[in-house]
Amino acid sequence: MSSKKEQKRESIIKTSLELFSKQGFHKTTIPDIAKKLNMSVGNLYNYFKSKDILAQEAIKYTSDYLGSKIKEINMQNISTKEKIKKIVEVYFNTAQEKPEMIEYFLRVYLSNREVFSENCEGMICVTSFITEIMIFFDNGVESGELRDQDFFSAFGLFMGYLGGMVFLQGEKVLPNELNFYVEDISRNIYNALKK
Amino acid sequence: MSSKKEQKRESIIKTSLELFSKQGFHKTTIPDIAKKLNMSVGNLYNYFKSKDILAQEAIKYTSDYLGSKIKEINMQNISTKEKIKKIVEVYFNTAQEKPEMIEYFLRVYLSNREVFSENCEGMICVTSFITEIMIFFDNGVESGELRDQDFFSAFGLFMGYLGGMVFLQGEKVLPNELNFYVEDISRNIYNALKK
Amino acid sequence: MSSKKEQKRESIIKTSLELFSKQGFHKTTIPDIAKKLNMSVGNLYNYFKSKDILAQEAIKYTSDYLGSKIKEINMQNISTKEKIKKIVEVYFNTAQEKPEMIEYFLRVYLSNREVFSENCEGMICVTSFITEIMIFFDNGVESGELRDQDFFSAFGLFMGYLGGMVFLQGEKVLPNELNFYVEDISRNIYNALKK
Amino acid sequence: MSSKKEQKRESIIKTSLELFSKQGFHKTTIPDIAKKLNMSVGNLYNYFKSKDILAQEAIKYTSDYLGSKIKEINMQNISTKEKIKKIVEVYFNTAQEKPEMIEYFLRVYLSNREVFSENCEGMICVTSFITEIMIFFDNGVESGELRDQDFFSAFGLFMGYLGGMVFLQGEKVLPNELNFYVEDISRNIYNALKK
DNA sequence: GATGAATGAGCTTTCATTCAT
DNA sequence: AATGAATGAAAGCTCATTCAT
Repeated sequence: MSSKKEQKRESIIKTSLELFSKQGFHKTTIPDIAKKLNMSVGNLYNYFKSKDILAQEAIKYTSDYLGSKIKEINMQNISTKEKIKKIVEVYFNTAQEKPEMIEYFLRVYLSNREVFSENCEGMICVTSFITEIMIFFDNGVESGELRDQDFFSAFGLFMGYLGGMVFLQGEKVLPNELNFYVEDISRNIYNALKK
Repeated sequence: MSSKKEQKRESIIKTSLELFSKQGFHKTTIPDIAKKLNMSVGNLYNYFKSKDILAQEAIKYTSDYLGSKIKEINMQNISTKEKIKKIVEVYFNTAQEKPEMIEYFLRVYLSNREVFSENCEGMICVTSFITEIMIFFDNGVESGELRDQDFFSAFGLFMGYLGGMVFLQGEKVLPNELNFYVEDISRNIYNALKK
Repeated sequence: MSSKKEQKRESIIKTSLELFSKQGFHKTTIPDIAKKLNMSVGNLYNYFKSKDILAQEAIKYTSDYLGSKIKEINMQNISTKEKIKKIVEVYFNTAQEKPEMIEYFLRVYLSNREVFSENCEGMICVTSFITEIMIFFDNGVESGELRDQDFFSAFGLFMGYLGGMVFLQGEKVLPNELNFYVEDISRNIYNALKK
Repeated sequence: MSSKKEQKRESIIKTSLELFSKQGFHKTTIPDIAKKLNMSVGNLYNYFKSKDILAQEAIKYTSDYLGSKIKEINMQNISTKEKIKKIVEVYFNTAQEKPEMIEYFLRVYLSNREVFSENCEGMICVTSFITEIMIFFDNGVESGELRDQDFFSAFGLFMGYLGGMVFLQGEKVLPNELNFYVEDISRNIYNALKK
């Protein structure tokens, strides 16, 4: 039911996401994006009125995607330990299959503060993702599986850890594929957070 | 013993580090750096022949600084558990007192791949830091305190976690000062890595 | 009697007049005008085939409006001295109540020569206004109240003076409202032109 | 004694003045100006950091020039009536010999408010000129030759009138050269302002 | 008549780097 | 070693106008 305009909007976001991730925000030009879309520069500006806003929409898109994946896991009737493993898997699978998404988080969103300072203050453009992690954690505490500690201590561990691994892989210093580490990492996280 | 030239070189690196961290690599211009140093642009180019090379020297400088701090800890005769806490403290103290260093790692080095692809492939510009973490980990395993797992699983945890916390602080979403979390975080890391 | 098309044409002219005056010719875009009219850009081009032509129609409209006001005064059976005062009043009232008209004269017509060079050479787009001033002046000479001097010497005085005052007001340097000066100005003009 | 840089600055102002007057502010591009000066665009920006600022410097330059001309007249030991005639002559001569100056006043400064709103609020960029007119007027009142009326009523008359005449000439509607009108105009002004 | 997505040329501005002095 | 004026390519963004529907 999405209009043609809506579809085009999304295709612009996807392409930007890809190019920003691959080449960096500042090295990617609007003409680059327009060219890849077979579209004129001027017309692109009919959809997004600045490069910054385009980047902001892209992070929302990424957050929504990852958030929905974790939501699925949150809704399953399995132990917290198992959920941890599934979240790690989802994260690493995304890193492998849609690398632009995780890369966007790590290399564009986290590192170009100026770009996101206008409309994404305090992580609001990433709420959909954080909320699900929060739910996961609250559920674990409620069911008695996780220690009731400060949320940010737990969040930093979880996301810093996974982000760090993907970064190491990007630098090609990991001797094995990401999936190789799922077991170890899940256990480490569980040990860190368990009661 | 360091010649005048050597001293000037270092002051250029320090200033670049500061400006790149604060304003981002692409938003910092060579004239910016020269101006802050009361130095002409042309002369700056006598010391470093491109902006990229300057950025590369800055990451080495940062790595050396953090590496030496951890080396001090590694040489102390204390338990691995205590070492973890000290490393967390050093990291957070640096983030508070010399924010430009940690920020440089997180926001410049990690996200401007193009800039570091030439002379810093793999993570060679950051070896001095990684080596010390490696030593810390090996010692812990040797002394029987840590589980003998893949180094990168451990490294990703440690550094991703700490980086993530500093990032959260930078976004001003942390309700407390970084030091508030030292206890929790050290415990989480220890629990994750212990035998 | 005016067809629907005729009415729309006029509403387009009025809106353009307003926007060009307020924002300047070059800062006003065709989409701006269309938007204010709840009308599509494409359709606007069905009525006027270029932005320049729109500006030309707007100056004719303004000239006709002011011309008709002065015609009313010319037709009254009063002394030239009184007529001068009435003209000053009309001019200043228009500047206060329909500022877009006087502003259009001063800031759009007088200063974007390129725009009006095609179809408004000389001052033909402004004839209806000039003609009335000419009539006023001729009548005054005929009745013996005014000195018989070169028309342009008189016209420049009259219109330059009034335009200058409105400009000063626009710059907010006038300590009083325009109406405050009517007495002084009318006297000055009369003294300058009288026999 | 002016440095080479100072000389270049002035030559940029002069060329901009000329082009802005001839083609209008918006139709004149920075590359146009640079080209005429045999200079690169980038280098021009080393002298003036925006197009607007360039325009502001140009109006100051113009004001200073005309102000100094009127100052010379103010200092002469002649009647106010004679001064009026000399001011009219200076104005018309400038319009003929350095048309870019008067045109700049009329077509650029008076009509592009946005451009001058930042650093030239309330006519401050034009002070040197206004001040001299003020002195002329005060002297005339003091010596008993002029009626003591509101300064702006007098200023608007004087400058509006002269500007209006130059505008008419620019439109090529004047049947005679500007100088032809000096006698008439001076008399009109004197009659308007005299005691 | 009416729509508005699309075009593309052109604008202002920036900046790494060079080079004559 | 030191200066900083100069270059020029390229960036982000705008907008009058067209045209398929």
